[in-house]
Amino acid sequence: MKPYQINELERLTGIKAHTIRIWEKRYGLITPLRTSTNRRYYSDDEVRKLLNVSTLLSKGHKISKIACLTEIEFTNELLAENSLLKSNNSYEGLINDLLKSMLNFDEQSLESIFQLSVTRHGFYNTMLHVVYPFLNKVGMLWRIDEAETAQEHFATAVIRRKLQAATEALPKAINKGNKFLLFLPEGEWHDTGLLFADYVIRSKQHESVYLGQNLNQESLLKVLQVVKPDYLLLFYITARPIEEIRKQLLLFAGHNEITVLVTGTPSLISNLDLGVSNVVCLSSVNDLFDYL
Amino acid sequence: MKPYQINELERLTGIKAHTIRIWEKRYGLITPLRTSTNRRYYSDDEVRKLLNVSTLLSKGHKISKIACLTEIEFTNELLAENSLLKSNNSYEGLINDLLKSMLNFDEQSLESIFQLSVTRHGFYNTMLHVVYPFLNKVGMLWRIDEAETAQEHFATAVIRRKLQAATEALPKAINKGNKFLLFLPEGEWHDTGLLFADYVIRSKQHESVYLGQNLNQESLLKVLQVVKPDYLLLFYITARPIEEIRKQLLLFAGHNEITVLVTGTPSLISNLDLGVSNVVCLSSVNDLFDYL
DNA sequence: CATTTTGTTTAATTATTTTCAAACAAAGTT
DNA sequence: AACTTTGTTTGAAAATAATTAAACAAAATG
Repeated sequence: MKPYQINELERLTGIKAHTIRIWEKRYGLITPLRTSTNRRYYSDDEVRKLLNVSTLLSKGHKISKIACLTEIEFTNELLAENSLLKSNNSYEGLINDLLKSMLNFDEQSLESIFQLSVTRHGFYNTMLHVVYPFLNKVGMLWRIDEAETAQEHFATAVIRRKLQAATEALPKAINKGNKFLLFLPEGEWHDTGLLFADYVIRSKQHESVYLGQNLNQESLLKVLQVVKPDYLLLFYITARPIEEIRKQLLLFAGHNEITVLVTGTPSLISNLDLGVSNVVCLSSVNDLFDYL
Repeated sequence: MKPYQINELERLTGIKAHTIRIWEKRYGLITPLRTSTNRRYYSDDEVRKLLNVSTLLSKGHKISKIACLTEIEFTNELLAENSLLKSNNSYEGLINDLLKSMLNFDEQSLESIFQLSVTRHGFYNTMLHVVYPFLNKVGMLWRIDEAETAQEHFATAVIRRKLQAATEALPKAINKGNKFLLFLPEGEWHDTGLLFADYVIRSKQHESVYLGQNLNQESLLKVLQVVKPDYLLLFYITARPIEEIRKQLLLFAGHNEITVLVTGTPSLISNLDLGVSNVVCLSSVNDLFDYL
């Protein structure tokens, strides 16, 4: 893996460069290697670690306490906060089975578990209560270095195929519902959730224009002049300044007759306080389902 | 659109920074705006322009001649080289219909044209002779500033859905063929072609492990220890030093019993001369089809 | 074979980023 | 109220990246 400079680390984690430095000095939290000319460089491991520190911070832990934890205690706190333990009844087994199949790149097994879940709980519940928690867990495993990027790619590819096939199989809308425009802003690459939203919207007989990942602002604004949707739906997952999000949402909301539905990482979207009536923060896809 | 510095422009186009400067000085080919402190910054328009210059160069045009062309002549040369005019018989009409639908974000129309083509020419021929040229044409329209990123996103999303639904509908392989590992290396984001390759491979009853876009080298190497495929299939589309590609391919090919199938931009993969027997360059998906 | 075209190399100047230490300020704790 | 924790600000030195001009060298052209 290519090494990151401190500024890239800031971009990836959303933690300011001088804060990263002072943590290093005061607590020795993350002690990066140096180039021959004394510049810090960080590996994937350190990105992971810092992301995890950031998570614990956002959950109310103090940096001084975090710094005192051993590696094992640290991981435990993290798992506790993300409540992977939250053994939500009958789904937990399926999720763990999916994990095992993923780690072995076993597509047949992955598919049959998925199929089993669909017959048992239906497609919607499978996505919401099995696949979603599964993907979260995969992300968490990556964060504690127990899973590879490739394994996540493999699993999401299968899931996406299922999702798109299911969407394709839906009866075509008879042009009665509202028109939704779905996209992820620049820098956002994980569109599996958005594909599920697309499925949900279409299943409720609404019209959907799906634009996918990493769409820049200017391009979107031009689209709005052509498409005239009733709703925008977008996610903010990746770390970035809240102010940037606020500005962008207000810009989108400025178009008459549009309602902006936004969801994503709670710390990014929960305390926006836009003071505008046509921006609605949803906390999950289930909220979207209810909203429709 | 955010402005690019000269180094980012180098990364995006594969043309060295000092070459970009000297072209500016000698021919005034691209005259970027400057910051208040005299640094060059480039917009999307200039990225496009430089990509196009690069294309003409690779087709044997001289930089001095290119510099003399008017904007219109320039576009004409470009279109001629990319032989969009190559009106390959009965497909041309369908392609243009798709374009029209895309520009209007008209999914219903896009779908019915696709369906028409499938019934007329079959799924495989539709992908190969309609969708592929269509996507090329879209890329070209973006290059000459006649299409938006969003329109391409919209069209590819529909096509990907069709592709994945078709793949999903294939009868499951009975574990008899070879095992393929499909992925795009770091920095490669356009996996529609790879999805089609996935479809082709599965349709020929081979086994496929699909890992998708932007997979880093280390991660892939770890996968190889678990998955043990007979074949690797990967694309290089985005500009990068040939030497980097060569090194990476040799690394992949170094694993015993593996055949590496590689395709992508002709200028990147045609003159690799690896001197290894287990790396095969394919010039198109049709080559893959024949190969299987 | 001389000339032109073209990209690379060199060297000096300026701008930006990283580094470190120390002071500062807001908030929570004792 | 004094102290602790925590992140930000300030300022100066070092490293990196961008700027220009001029010289260089390989390949194509005449």
